[in-house]
Formats: sequence, C-alpha cells, structure tokens
Amino acid sequence: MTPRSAPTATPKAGDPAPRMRAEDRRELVLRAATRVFGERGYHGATTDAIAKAAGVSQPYVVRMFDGKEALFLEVLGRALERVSASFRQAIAELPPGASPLDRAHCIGAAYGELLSDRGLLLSLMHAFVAGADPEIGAAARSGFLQIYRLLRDEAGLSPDEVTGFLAEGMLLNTLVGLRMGLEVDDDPAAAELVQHVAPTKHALLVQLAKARTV
Amino acid sequence: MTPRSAPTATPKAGDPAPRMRAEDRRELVLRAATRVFGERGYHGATTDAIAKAAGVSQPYVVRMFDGKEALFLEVLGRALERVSASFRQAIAELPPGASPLDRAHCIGAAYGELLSDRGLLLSLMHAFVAGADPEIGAAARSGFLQIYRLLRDEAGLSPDEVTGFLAEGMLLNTLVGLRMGLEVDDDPAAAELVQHVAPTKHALLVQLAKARTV
DNA sequence: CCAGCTTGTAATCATTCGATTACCTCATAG
DNA sequence: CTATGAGGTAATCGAATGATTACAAGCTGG
Repeated sequence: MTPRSAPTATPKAGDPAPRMRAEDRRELVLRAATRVFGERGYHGATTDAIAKAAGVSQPYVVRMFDGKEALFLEVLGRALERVSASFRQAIAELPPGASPLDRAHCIGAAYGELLSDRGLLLSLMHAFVAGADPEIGAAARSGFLQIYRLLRDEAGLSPDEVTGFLAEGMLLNTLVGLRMGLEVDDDPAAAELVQHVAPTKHALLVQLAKARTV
Repeated sequence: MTPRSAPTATPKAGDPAPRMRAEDRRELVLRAATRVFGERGYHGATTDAIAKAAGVSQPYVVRMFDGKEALFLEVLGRALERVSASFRQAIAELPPGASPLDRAHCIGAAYGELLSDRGLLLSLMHAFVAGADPEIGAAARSGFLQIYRLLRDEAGLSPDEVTGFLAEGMLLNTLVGLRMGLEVDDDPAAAELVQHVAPTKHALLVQLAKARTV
C-alpha cells in the first residue's frame, strides 16, 4: 500500500501537485487538448477531460488559456504550424530535379508521419467541418488556404496537383476519424480500402483506431 | 401581401400548434435535424435548436425519436440511404459502353446534386470523424463501407478508382464544411481552389457557405 | 526569514441541455 | 354527445459543464 510516488507517468488524481514551469505545463496541456479535441471534437470535448488527460485541475486549464474556445484556437494554430513545418522540411529535402508527382509523393510521406501524432490531424478535421462557427470557421479557412498556397507556391504544384493531393489527405483523415482500422480484420472491403489509400500506413491506421485516449 | 397561409415554411414560435400526421411531422423533423446536425455536429447541435428549426417543441423531438443519439443515427441512416439511391440511379442511367472514368464522372455529378440538400453531406462528415463514439462510429464505418462496396461492385470501379472518387468527395465535403465559399470573393487562392475542385458547382458552394440555418 | 510572485487546487456558481411528467386539444367512431 | 386515442406543449428536473473566486504551497531575491 505504498501511498507515495509514481511521479513521472500517468498523473494521479486529486493529489497535491507536481511542480513545473508554466511554459512546460502549457505544452503538456496543449498536447492533451489536441488528443481530446481530436477524439471528440470541439463541442464534445470537455475542459475537464482535457485537464484529466494533462494531469491538472480543470480550472487551471480554463484560466491558462482564457477559455475553451481560445484553447481550441491555439490547438488549431499549432496543428497548422506543424503541418506547414513538416511540408516545408519535405520540400527542402527534395532532390533537385524531382517531378511534380515525385514532389507530391514525398510531401505525402511527410503528411503520413503526422498521423502518429494522435489527435493532430483529427483536430484539424474537426475544425474543417466547423466552418459555421464564427471564430473557429475563420481560423480554419485561413489555415486551409495557407496550406493550399504552400503546396502551390513553395512545392511548385499545379492547382490540379494540389487539389489531388489535398483530396487524398482528406480521405486519409476521414479513415482515421472513422477508426476504419477497427474493421480491417472483419471486413475485406475495409482492408482493401485501407490498403489502397495508405499502402505503407496500414499497420499504423489499425493501431491508431484501437488506441484509447484516457 | 396575403397574410394567410405560408403553411410550409418558417413555423411560428410558441403558438398553439399546426396539426399534422405523425409520419409527415417525422419527416419534417428529420430534415430539420439533418440541417442542424450538419451545421454544428452531433455534440454541438441541441434538440432545442432542431425543434425550433422544425417548428415543434423540444420534448416532442426527444420523445418522437427516443433521444438525441437515436435521432442522429436515423439522420445518418437516411443520409447514407439517399447517397446510395443517388449513386444507383446514376449507375442505372449510364450509357452501356461507358469507361470507368466516364462512370466515375457521372456518379460524381449525382454526388454534386446532393450538395443542394443542405446538411446531408455535412451530417455524414460529422459522423465520419466521430469514429470514437461506440454507436455512431460503428454506424458510420458500416455506412462508409457500404458506399465503398456500391462503387466497386455496382459501378464496376477498381479499388483505385473508388478511392480516387471518394477522395475527391471528401475534399468537396471539407470545402463545404469550411464554408470556403465565403472566401472566394476576397482570396484568389480560395477562388482557384473551389474552381478546381468543383468547376461546375462554384456558385452553389458560395451560396451554401452564405446560407444561415435558422 | 520573509515578502512576493508563480504554480496550482478546492469549492462553488450559473447555464445549458436532454429528458421526464403531466396535461391540453383536436379529430373521429359509436 | 362523449369516449378515446393521437398529436402536441408547458413546466420542470437533474446532471454536466465552463467559468469564477478564494485560497494553498513552493520558489527566490533581499
């Protein structure tokens, strides 16, 4: 019955407090929020669930980010930032004479890596269907267009190539959101679908689908 | 200035009651629910908003469908049904010797028509990112796979053709969800994007984006 | 040591929302 | 007429949730 310790991992409930610099704590909460928003969407996620996932109290989450909406906007901004950075890095590492198709393929690989950051792409998807919300919708549109321009101008893809790329990405995101990986063992059509959308990411999609967030 | 009638449209508030057969009322509520769920998602939509949109009282909505979740599942089922029916009709009307690309194009046109049913495709999208929910997720996965099989088996498309078709559809849905039509007047990139994703639906996307639900 | 800022929590509040209950009011059959 | 059942609402409830307030416990420089 050792009532002490367990300081590193899964944060204990109610207990006093592990101390930390505000900036680090902020990062921790943002990561937790990304996961929870990704799982349940903006309205479905509660500040309490986020707080529990981050191992802090609910009021702290609310005060630290000045409310739930501001927190979501911060999560959205971070997610867009990470996608942009990932694309830019892939572009910088492209071989000099790569064809548009090669370029799209390499950037797509970079996008695939983002899948492992649970919640990131799903938080984006939730923002993308929230266009009716004044604040979130505006931020989401702006972010989406920023990605579009990046692909067109910095990656040098034609508008048709960009839309083709984005379309594939949206389908991939949808499969993740659906947890389609849960069906691949039972339904041959699901296995075939996943195989054709993400040939190299089959296992990851299954793993993500089966993961539980807190 | 005929002050009478207008029985079909905007229902009055609080007032006694327009009478109707339960089955018709059910249809009315389902349509309203489709719009509201499409606008705000499952968690964001309230039974009260749906009731107001349908011109009935909130308890009636809840009792008629045995709760909000059952109502959403019904909306989801109807939406999938309509998509399937629309695709099947397009397939039936195909010229005999149509190439896979032609077939996909015709079915895509049918899909485009569904855009005018405000909320239908958006309710689907919201279901597609709700895979973490036990009930909704299962229904959404099943529905998505049903569409996949329809396109593969009844439309005779190859798995790659199907995924290409679905990818385009998901991007189109995302643009609708984003209300990207709001930006086409201010941002050339938005105009270009919409133009390349839905050349023939440009005006409709703008109109949908500016529409207000209730 | 202790003043003061930072990091955090417990307690609690006001709203909102889905659900329940009890009731009202038309239609129509006998 | 009136009994009966279907269509529909007003009133209200309990739980959940985002926010606020007040307070506790560490660090750190003088």
